[in-house]
Amino acid sequence: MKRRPTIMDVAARAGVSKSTVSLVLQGSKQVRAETRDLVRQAMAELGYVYNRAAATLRGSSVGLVGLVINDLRNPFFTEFATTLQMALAAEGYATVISNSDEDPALQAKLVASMIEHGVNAVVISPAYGDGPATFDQLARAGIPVLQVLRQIDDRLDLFPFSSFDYATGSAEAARHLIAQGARRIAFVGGLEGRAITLERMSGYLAELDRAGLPALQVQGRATRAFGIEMADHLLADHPDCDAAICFNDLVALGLMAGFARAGRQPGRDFRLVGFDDIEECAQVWPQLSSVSCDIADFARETAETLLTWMKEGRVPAPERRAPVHLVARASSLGETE
Amino acid sequence: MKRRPTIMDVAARAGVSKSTVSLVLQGSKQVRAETRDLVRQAMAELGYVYNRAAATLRGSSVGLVGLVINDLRNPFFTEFATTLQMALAAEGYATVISNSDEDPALQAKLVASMIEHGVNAVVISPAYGDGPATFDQLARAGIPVLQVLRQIDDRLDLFPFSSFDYATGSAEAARHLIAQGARRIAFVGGLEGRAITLERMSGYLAELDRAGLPALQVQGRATRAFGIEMADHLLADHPDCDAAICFNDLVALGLMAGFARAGRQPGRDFRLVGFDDIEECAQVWPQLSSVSCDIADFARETAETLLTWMKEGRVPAPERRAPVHLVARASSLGETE
DNA sequence: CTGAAAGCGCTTACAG
DNA sequence: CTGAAAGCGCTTACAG
Repeated sequence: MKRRPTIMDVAARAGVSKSTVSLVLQGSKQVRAETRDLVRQAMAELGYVYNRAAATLRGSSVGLVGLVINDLRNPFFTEFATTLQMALAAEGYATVISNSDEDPALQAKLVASMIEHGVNAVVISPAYGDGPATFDQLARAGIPVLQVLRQIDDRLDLFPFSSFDYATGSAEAARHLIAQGARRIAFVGGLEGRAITLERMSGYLAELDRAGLPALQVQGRATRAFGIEMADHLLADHPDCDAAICFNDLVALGLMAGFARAGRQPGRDFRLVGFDDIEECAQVWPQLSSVSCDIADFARETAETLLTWMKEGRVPAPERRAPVHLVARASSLGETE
Repeated sequence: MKRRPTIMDVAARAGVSKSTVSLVLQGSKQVRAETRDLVRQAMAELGYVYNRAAATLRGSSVGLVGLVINDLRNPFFTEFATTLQMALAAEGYATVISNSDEDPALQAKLVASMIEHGVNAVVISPAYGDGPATFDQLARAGIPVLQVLRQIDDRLDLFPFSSFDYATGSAEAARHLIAQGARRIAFVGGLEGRAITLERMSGYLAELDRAGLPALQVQGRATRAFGIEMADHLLADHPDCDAAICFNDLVALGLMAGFARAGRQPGRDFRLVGFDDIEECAQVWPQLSSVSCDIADFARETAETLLTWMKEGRVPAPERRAPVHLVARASSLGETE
């Protein structure tokens, strides 16, 4: 664990001044190719490691983007995080991924730590219930911050928001189920009163209203476990229920498991649509219909928006909605095979 | 985006010297409580943000741990990453999570970036096929490095390895299936020739040999998609196959989906055991038996081992194997409710 | 194209 | 308990 070599050591070895070494590090073209190679070789020989802390201190950018996710275990968010990280890596930015686990206090700490580390920007899918602790810190830091997938803070000029056009998606799902002959369609999952639940439900409510059908809302956590529970609930208390749109795919997959246990099969006895279209939808049987939110694409667009903001100072529009579309599969079509 | 206040500004405002401010920052108890509060208040008023780059440069630890995961989309690894991050956060360390996506070149870049950022330690579940590019960098950096779940580099003195006792797990699974009456047991998934595949298979091979039963190996990627494919393959080419141990739960879940499509149900027509015991095993129907590798626990132990190494300089044993145990559920027990 | 010098914001002995 | 001073390893004008 001896002292790491510095640019001074490299300079001495290569027989140049430390400025020259620094210029080589910056990839400056004012340095002659031979000199550059000489310096590079000296670095290799010494096992030189660039000290970013020193560079940062002197004023250069850290090349770091912070990503804060409310639930990294959910495959939808995992896909977002990994795709975003790869897109930013392609442009030379390192991404620090972190999981707030729906805990606003932990989230505030994570953000504080990121700011101390000098991240150049933050992308956050926030936990609920924080109050302003997290966002006030971000505002003070004066760096680009993108609010994605959940809008918690109203200052959209400071924290532009982007998400999917969920309302249109659930309307499409509802029309599809009605067209398939469903008459008693439930909406299952999503915590009460939250903006995202309201959005994902709004298209459903509007379409049922238009068709003169009664709505049936069963709200709760967005997990497989909740879906499993609700299968029993629907079977026992709403035997006439013949279809469901779920808040997300995890709930729908749970519902499927619960139904299977009771001997009912989506597609044959029941029509089911999820939300997000995670990879697993096409990998279960029967395959699960879902409102596709192309999260990888969304992550790439988020990366692009952020890079433009960071590098050219162009602030994004306060709100953006990515299109969604229904992917109808066996679970809602009634053809099992 | 004006200049951030520094400890000099805080010192001026609080009417003390900058050393005093620094001592407050360190939580030193040589500063009088009143002085400390004065300084704290000045910080709050100015919106002071600690500049870690400066502190790091001067020699203090960054308080950063790098985590490199070969496939962050796999829920087994996601669980590991999030649990480790939370365990380290509890001790004041920030964790940067990154996904190498099984790409050794990307992995080498991620590690380089982490080292430049001055991480205090690295935990890595490595991608295959790197050669020494990644580990040589880590060796030069001279920081604690833990190799987990996959052993790629042989220098266990430099990169202590910890994983699960897979061999015992698959032996237990095989004995269980034999006891349940299975006579033609396949091992499905896991890429050929890889250490982890061999380990997970070894107990199975030994037990089948002991019982005088023939082995049936079907190797391939550790994904749901592969499991789905292999369901058709087993049904068509090995109709006598009455049970399977899968390389991991994803393969087993894929196999279940493939069997369901063909009208066969694990537990009734077929006995199935997965590996890892991810949360989903208890949330599908029929519930999936699995060799439980308590990954959250493993993550917490990893955090502890690493903290001891970082803080007390105690190098861990070159190899550690966490115990595993079979969780028998409906998919191998033959009781479908 | 290259060298000498200042300074980024902290921490750390060292005096007082 | 507090203050003055040096220095961490870079980058950035500025001369040459």
